[in-house]
Amino acid sequence: MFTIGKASEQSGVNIETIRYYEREGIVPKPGRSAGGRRLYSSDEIAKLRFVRRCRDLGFPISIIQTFLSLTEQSDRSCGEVKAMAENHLGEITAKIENLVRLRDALLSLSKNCEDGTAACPMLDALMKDGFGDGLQE
Amino acid sequence: MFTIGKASEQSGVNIETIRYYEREGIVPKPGRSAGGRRLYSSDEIAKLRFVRRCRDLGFPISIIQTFLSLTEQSDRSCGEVKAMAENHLGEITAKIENLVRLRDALLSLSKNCEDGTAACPMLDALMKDGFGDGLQE
DNA sequence: CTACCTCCTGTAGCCACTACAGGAGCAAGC
DNA sequence: GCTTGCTCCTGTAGTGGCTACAGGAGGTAG
Repeated sequence: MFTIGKASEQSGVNIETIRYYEREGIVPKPGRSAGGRRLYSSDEIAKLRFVRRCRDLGFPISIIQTFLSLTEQSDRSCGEVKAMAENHLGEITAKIENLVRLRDALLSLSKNCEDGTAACPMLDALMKDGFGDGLQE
Repeated sequence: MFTIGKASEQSGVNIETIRYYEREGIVPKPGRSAGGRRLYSSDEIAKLRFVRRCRDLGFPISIIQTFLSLTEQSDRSCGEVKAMAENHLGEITAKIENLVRLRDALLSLSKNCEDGTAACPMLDALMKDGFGDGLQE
């Protein structure tokens, strides 16, 4: 059994975040030592690592909770997982496309902006009518 | 002069968000009508639109505030603006790269995941040791 | 004069943490 | 046994950038 510091090291989840996950019921409450300290088994640490990996993949906590409950079942409802993963993939792709458009807009704005110019063409363009509407979302 | 609803329409900033910007001191407090309603000039609406455009470009509010104060000055410190824009560009590019790596990781995970399979290989991979560490940030 | 719309203030919620404050457990060295 | 210093505990508040009420008042069209 490991204290929260070791569990944090092994799972890659911040100590404060582990306690947060426990408070929110995202992971089950671990046992305690005589002195009141949390004690984690290897299985519980594996669960924390699982949560971190899903989080690193950009899944929201609500989805991760569903994943966790699916891993508890013997039949792991692969179809459901695949559907959620593909939905998430779509969101990531959309985000990338948005960011690329955003980067291009910003590039074309700042291109005309030379050091030392008194009136900044970028700020001017943002102040004037007719530029850059319809970029968001 | 326009009420907050018209200002919202013309600037593309949500009414609640306009009041929020005012509370936070991001835009100056507008005048009021006899009945206590906010009244916006075209200039104030232009400022709101400027904030929205910067926000659409993904700039954080703190940077937008700097931009706003720079637009107040006659010499618009173009070098400063360019530096902040380029810094922001770097952040956007990093975000895109991260998302692309994330998308690829998710793709390779879900590829093996066929509908109807009992034990989901994606969940398995996330549970096991040795996968997907070092993806985040 | 009534119905309805827009506006007002103030507060709380969202997500996923992060950062304290103020105290207690615990191991190693003297 | 005592000190030092690390890790841990609880509880609360803050982050960013809004968004969503609740409960009431101003203003307008018919």
